[in-house]
Amino acid sequence: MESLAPEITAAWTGLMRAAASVQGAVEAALKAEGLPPLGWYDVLWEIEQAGEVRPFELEPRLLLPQYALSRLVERLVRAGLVARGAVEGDGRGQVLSLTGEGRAMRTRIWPVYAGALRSALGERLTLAEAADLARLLRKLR
Amino acid sequence: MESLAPEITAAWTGLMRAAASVQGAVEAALKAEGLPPLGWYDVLWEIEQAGEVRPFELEPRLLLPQYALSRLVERLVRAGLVARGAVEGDGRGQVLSLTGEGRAMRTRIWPVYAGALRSALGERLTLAEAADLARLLRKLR
DNA sequence: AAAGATTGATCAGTCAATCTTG
DNA sequence: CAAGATTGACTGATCAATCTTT
Repeated sequence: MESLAPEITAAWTGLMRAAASVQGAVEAALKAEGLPPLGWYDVLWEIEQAGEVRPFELEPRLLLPQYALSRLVERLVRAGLVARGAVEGDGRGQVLSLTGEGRAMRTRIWPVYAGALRSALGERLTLAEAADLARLLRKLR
Repeated sequence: MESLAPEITAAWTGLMRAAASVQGAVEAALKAEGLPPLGWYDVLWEIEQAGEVRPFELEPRLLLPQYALSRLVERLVRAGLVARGAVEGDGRGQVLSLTGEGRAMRTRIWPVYAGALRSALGERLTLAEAADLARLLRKLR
């Protein structure tokens, strides 16, 4: 049985548990306020930043495969938060933009999201520790 | 718009991306060898450690709700890796144990699992960094 | 054929309701 | 009623196949 340094296994289990715990806390906070899940926020945010975006540009930023983004956008459109438009000069594609409701929802979600991150991270780490953690995590991508 | 220290948001995005990246690498390695997903390994390992276990004892260790464990165990039983037995003195419960196939599968999975962790973590962090990372992550549970 | 995107089928996760025994 | 566990119904994720346009 090939073995692994205990520091490595501790980092591995720590990573899995911390990610589940923090993400769970954020999702729970959103749900408690009757807000949509985290994934929705990410998409709304990216579209708002860009103004108008093509779905394939979002894929690498959100780390989602094409079909997952397609279905996620479908839900956002059905919920009236995102609008799909035609693209001039390329009949295959489409362009995404936020509706007024979409902007309003993004704005409603943010304080809840930020509050949850503050409890889950901000209150448990000093800023120096958070920066250190971010530095170490960046090595794992 | 309440704001969040950039160190905190960097730690948050780092945590989500690192977890997805490392877990994705491990799952991909298992799939490439035709092996079952990570969740199966965790259950097999816990049962092997214990010899015999009651499902409700596994829940807190695996951080799974009752129904999720129930369905996961169902798949493992159907795959012939786990056996369910009756519990004497308590007709409600059951006791789980590994079959020979279950032990063999756990043994087959481990080197692939360990190898993936070595590439994803061991080759990217010194032991001191891994220990430091684990220490910081433990504060987030 | 390749790029952008969607869809059908299937499988896994989730919630509430249920069942059985204590 | 509480504890241990399962189930039905629904939602979400996944893979391969498909469709349309370039």
